[in-house]
Amino acid sequence: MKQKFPFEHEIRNTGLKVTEPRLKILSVFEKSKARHLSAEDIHDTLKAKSVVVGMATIYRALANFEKAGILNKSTFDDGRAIYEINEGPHHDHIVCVDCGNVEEFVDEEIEKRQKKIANQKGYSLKSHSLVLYGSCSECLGKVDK
Amino acid sequence: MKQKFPFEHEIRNTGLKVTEPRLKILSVFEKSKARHLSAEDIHDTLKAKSVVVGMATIYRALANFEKAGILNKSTFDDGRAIYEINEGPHHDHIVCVDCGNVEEFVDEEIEKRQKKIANQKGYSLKSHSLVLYGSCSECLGKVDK
DNA sequence: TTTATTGCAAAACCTTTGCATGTAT
DNA sequence: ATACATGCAAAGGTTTTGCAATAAA
Repeated sequence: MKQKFPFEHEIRNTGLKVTEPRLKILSVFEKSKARHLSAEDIHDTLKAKSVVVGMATIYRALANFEKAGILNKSTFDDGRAIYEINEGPHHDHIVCVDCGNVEEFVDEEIEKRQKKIANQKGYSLKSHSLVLYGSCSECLGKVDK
Repeated sequence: MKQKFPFEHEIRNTGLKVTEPRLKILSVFEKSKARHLSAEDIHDTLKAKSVVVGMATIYRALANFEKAGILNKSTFDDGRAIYEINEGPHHDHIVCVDCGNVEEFVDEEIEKRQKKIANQKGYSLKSHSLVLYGSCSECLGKVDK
């Protein structure tokens, strides 16, 4: 197969087979304006381009990519689950409860204290989830609230 | 109705009617060893005492109690949603990924930095969710891992 | 060829909702 | 009496799974 996609390496390196649906799914992350995408988002985006990939395949691919470290998954309190490409430093999210917009932030001090707390409690820390919920400046400016 | 339960006041104060199912549900929190309970946990605990309350009623009651500030809800990455009595200072959770145990912790520094981050980004912070995931000391001690 | 992947439909979950019945106020 | 709460069963939304067909290695 010709080396058309930069993601081909990454998929192959994980031991997964390089398939059309998998490449299409990753291409959505590459080309999409939004960095944080749900399974549904991916399905809809592809469908808009007349690329039909079954939801089951999308869920399976996302799970595989997460396990392989290509994607990161985050779950929000409203049940939304979003994926993003795993690149750059670790970060957490701040979500607008009005418009649903997602932004990222990094705070080393919070990271440090999390590790400290886990240690104090005798836990081997595997991961964490930190999400801030609030109204973004744009939504705060609107009268109809 | 006789003043058998301390929760009667609380329910009445919220404007909700004081009903048998609601009292039973809150009594589970009062009497249960575990502080963090799912809808299912409550259902099962009551059923074990031959108190049958429909799941729909439990879900509706928990939602009402949360809105009224009697309970707090937390959602974990694995989809579990747990409720706990809203008392004492705000706290976050650390969850054992092996046995599912839930513990609480408080860290003022993290709280402060969250507010700062939200402000910097122009958000009006409404709430946050912080969950640490790891293996607890008890599970770390087991060989079969 | 051999083994993994896909797509579909069915099932599994968890949670919510409509509606008739029952209950607190 | 009146408004609210309950229970059941049905429906929702999201994610998972079994299985035969298909494609990558």
